[in-house]
Amino acid sequence: MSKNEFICDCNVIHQDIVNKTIKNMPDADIFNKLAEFFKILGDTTRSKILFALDQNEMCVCDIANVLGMSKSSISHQLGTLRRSGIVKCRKSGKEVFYTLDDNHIKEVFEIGMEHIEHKK
Amino acid sequence: MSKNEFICDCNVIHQDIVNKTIKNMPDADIFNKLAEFFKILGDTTRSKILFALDQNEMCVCDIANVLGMSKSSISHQLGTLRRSGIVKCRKSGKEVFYTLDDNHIKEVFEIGMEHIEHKK
DNA sequence: TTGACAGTTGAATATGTGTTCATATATACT
DNA sequence: AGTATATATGAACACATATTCAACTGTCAA
Repeated sequence: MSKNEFICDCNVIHQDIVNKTIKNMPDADIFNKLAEFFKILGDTTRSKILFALDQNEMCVCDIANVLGMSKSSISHQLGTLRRSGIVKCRKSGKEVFYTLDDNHIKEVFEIGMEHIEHKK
Repeated sequence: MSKNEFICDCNVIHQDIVNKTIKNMPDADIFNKLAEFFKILGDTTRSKILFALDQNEMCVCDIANVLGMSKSSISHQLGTLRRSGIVKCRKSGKEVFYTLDDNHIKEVFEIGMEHIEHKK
């Protein structure tokens, strides 16, 4: 009676590969954080914001104008990006200027672009 | 009367930067595809599947056992990954073996890991 | 051909999430 | 002080989506 019967609703086909793969899998915590990171990038509005911020430091109003969206929705998304440690901000008078706070963003975007090109 | 009044509910603060950034923004289509790609990676189950497939070609049952999940949920996710051109499959008898169909996956994962490490 | 098993798929449900709206806060200006 | 503006934020709504369940297809073996 295999231990796997309690875990999943099917028989193990290739027990050796399964065991080896299980052993190599990182902790669940790693996958949660990894998925969380990509989920942040997986939204059209946020990816536009990041692309824009990669070019210039900008305030909320600027970004809203570039994307043609409301200040409120942009501010919500910037909050999400800030809490994820992907952007940071500095206050200057009434305005709040946002910049990228992760030097991997451009890299990730480039690979994403390559994927798109490849699948075209 | 700026054109932007019709697009967004706020005044333009830095018109020059806004215009320059708008000019440099890729088409909406690009952002849709880019976000779609990252959205696929932005799920714990799918990222686990991809990590596992990066090590071995595996059938649905194998993957279900590695992740400790039902065949059905894995099959649904594999369908999503297949339709996105991220995995491909080959049939052999009753079994269907899946492999990665995008050589950028490992790269993207590594950058994601760096992000996690950096923010720790 | 009948039964067992690998895999797929559609419907249903539960949960997550993006935008809007209304409101609050903070700063600058008169 | 009072007003206007920039931004933030909570609640609500609409929509997307991950998993489960049940039913189905296709393949192998007896």
